[in-house]
Amino acid sequence: MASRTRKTPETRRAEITRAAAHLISRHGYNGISLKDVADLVGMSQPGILHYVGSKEGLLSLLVTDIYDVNGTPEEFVQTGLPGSDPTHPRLPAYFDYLVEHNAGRPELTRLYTVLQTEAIAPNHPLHDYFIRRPDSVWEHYSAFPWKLPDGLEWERDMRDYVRMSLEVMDGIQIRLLRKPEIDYVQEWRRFGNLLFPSPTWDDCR
Amino acid sequence: MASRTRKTPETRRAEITRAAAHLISRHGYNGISLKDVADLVGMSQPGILHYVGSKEGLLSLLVTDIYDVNGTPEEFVQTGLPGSDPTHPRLPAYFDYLVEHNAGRPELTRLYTVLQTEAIAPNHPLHDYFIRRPDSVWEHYSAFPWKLPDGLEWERDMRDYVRMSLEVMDGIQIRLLRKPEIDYVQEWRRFGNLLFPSPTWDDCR
DNA sequence: CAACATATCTAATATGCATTAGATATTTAT
DNA sequence: ATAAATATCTAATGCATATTAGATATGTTG
Repeated sequence: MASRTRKTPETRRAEITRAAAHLISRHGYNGISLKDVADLVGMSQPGILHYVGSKEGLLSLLVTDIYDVNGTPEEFVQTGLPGSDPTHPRLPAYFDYLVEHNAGRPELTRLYTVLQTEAIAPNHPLHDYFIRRPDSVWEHYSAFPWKLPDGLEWERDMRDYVRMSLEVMDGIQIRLLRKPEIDYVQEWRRFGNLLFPSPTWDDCR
Repeated sequence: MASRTRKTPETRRAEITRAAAHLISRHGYNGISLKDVADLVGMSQPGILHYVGSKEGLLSLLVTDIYDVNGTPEEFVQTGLPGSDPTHPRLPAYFDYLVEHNAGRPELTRLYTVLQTEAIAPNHPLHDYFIRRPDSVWEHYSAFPWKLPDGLEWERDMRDYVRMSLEVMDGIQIRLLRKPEIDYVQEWRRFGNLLFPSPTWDDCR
């Protein structure tokens, strides 16, 4: 019989989210069972439920993780990186930051990509969350005083840029699912150069 | 008791693939049961199995469907469309054709996008199929005498263009999952113009 | 060291599901 | 109209799973 090891709720929760992220980012929410998570953590199925309440509760844990961790503009304007001046932050610089951020968290990025697709099912626990996402992201971004090239205005002109940039990231991330060894940052830069070309954007990148 | 209606195998198979495509393109393979398909078709679970043999057999049916239908370069060079001259086909014109083709089959396109993501799970029935896909697509394309701008060569220069184009399509298709009403063709054109810009590509689009 | 709180387990329950076996109805050909 | 072929069904099987109930062990605090 396995020796019963008891750990603090914090470490256990961390172990569980870690294991769940690993499994779900590969198999999707529908592709795993609580038993799979339990086995990977090294405890029993009800042991997991003690922490997450239900299978859906497991997802909630992950989402808050994703949400907290995802490189936000708030985070960016505090980095002091080029283009991160809080009074005139620059969108291309932020996107570079975002991509580097996600490239450094491949597991969470995988998870996000997998869940985003799985969640188009109307009965998926995260359906509403992901449906709202593009709009809420736009609103979120809109709160920042981005510096734009002369003649371009946020509300009028930047919806396309933002939407296309996020589409590109999604596309690259799909490719990343199959070939994790490809260089996300480098691939993104190719598109960044197309989307924000010289000389228009030279001062705003 | 339901009146037993008997139809020809052809129509039944068509009904089944149609129902399965509808359901799987929304819920994924792991998200549906044979019962769901059976209910939608209006027959019993074993009735479905009579035709598909097993749940995996259902997928095989769909894949051949996807495969046959997907707008290939072969198809394109027979259309007589601008840029489709079989001795000098043009890549941007083909991509436009491909996107229009897929835009006209939204259900199969959804299906493809959903399955592609779900199939990163190593134990997914379509795992190998989708892992091989990028390479086999490249080889497939390589068999055609594409007309390229001066100075560009297929093997040396076009891998990036092809890969990036397909990444963009994947990205747009993810967005399409959530907002089916957006215009795939129009969104693709924005990227096409960036990827194949004037004046370099003027004669080869 | 005693007692409490709780993390973890084993066992049980109920449900959903893919698949199989065998019966029945419907079509088609003679 | 009868018979063969087969499409379709009902019923049964067995497995995986989420969840619950109740027992037990472990850490912590006084």
